[in-house]
Amino acid sequence: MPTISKEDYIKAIYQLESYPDKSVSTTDVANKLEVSKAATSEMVQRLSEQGFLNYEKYRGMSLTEDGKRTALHVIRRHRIWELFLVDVLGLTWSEVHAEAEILEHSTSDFLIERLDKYLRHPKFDPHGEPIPDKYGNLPELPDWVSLPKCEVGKSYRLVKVTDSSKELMDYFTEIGLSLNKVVMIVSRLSYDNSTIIQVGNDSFNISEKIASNLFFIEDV
Amino acid sequence: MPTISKEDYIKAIYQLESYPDKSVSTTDVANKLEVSKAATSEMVQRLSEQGFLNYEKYRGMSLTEDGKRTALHVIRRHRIWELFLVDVLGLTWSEVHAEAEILEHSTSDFLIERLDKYLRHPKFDPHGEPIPDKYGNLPELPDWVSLPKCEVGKSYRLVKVTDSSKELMDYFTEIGLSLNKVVMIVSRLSYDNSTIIQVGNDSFNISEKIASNLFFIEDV
DNA sequence: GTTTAAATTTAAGCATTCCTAACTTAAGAA
DNA sequence: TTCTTAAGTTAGGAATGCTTAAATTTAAAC
Ligand SMILES: [Mn+2]
Ligand SMILES: [Mn+2]
Ligand SMILES: [Mn+2]
Ligand SMILES: [Mn+2]
Repeated sequence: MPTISKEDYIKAIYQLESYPDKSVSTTDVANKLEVSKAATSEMVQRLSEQGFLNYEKYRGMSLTEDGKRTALHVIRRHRIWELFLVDVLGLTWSEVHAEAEILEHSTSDFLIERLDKYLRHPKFDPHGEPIPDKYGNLPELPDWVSLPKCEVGKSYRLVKVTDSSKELMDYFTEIGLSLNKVVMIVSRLSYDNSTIIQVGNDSFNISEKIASNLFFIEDV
Repeated sequence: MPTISKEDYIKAIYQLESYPDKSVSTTDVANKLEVSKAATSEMVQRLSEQGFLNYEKYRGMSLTEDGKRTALHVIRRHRIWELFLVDVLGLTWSEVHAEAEILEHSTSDFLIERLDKYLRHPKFDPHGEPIPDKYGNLPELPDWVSLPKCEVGKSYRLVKVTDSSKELMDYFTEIGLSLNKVVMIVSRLSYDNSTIIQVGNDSFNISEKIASNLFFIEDV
């Protein structure tokens, strides 16, 4: 059984691997977890010895099957807890990530299956992220597009939000964004590639950096 | 903030202190937590330096006010989780202790107050143990008697069960014992101080050791 | 093709938590 | 009161997980 730290490293590497055409570097992991590169380098070597990673010194890393399985196991617990906290306890979507970040390491398989059953085997968490099933299979995913790539003039439905910043989540709530909300792409400023969207009767200019945390599908 | 280990030591010492006329020894703590006496001795010295315990070498220990507050804080989280798991998720009273033993260290004050509110500020956990409120105050306790001290011929109502052994909890369930169940004390064998109780239509001989885990109040 | 800078690893050190083995103290028995 | 032993502490060592500083390697610039 991996420790809490190891689970967090493995999960971080899994998430970094999801970016296409880029192998995962020590620096990437160190930045994501906010630890030193030295600590990361050591941990990566340990995880590699223990069979969670393929790793060649100075060359970057990739998860083994075992590593992927472990990552999906942690992610499953994280997302089930988030959904549970929102749907049952009534926490907001901006409050749950920090709690889940801890609970994901403190939940037995037995308990997580009970939570899963209670929630009727949900497929997505409160931010629209897919929940792996107990075998590690992800549900089929809609073909989402990040906001900076949405076309001006079209309407889109919000299906996923990156949840790592509470501040950002609160901002999204404030401007009326929630999952499945339909918005209109009013325009895009070539000056800074920001996007102006209309939510209900109000319009907002969303910077490219912020916009990259919002994922939509075209509204039919 | 104490670490998980420290919280477990402090909680163990609190619970050992509840036995009257006995000061808490290194051995007591080591046995309870199933670690070596050496590890306990070291930890006790650290906790003493940090103000959680009064401690004189070779002389035993007692919690400071700070230590008691910390212990009650952990116990609150433990018992609220146990009740939540039973009342909301439908786990049995024998399944929850092990889960709570971990969750008690992974729950923010924010979350525990939400759970508490959801449960309508409960006063007792599924084993009849009192839940400290957020200020550390325990509810008023009934004057319970352990089974070996119950008088033959009288009827008693079960109000508290020691929950540390799953095996024992399952046995209690099997013979029909649950909280608030009324039982009749049929007899006591002087040979081994075991007690014969009647639960519904069945009678059972309960050894003194097992009986000391059951607490009753006289049924009026 | 060198040179240089960035990325990465190694080294040295610290804190925590545990272990076994050796030693010390306290307390009861003789 | 001395002896014996149980209880408790210290010593030495290991694993984890983190830090900063010093090497080392790679890759990009010239
Ligand atoms: Mn999350
Ligand atoms: Mn985490
Ligand atoms: Mn318990
Ligand atoms: Mn615990």
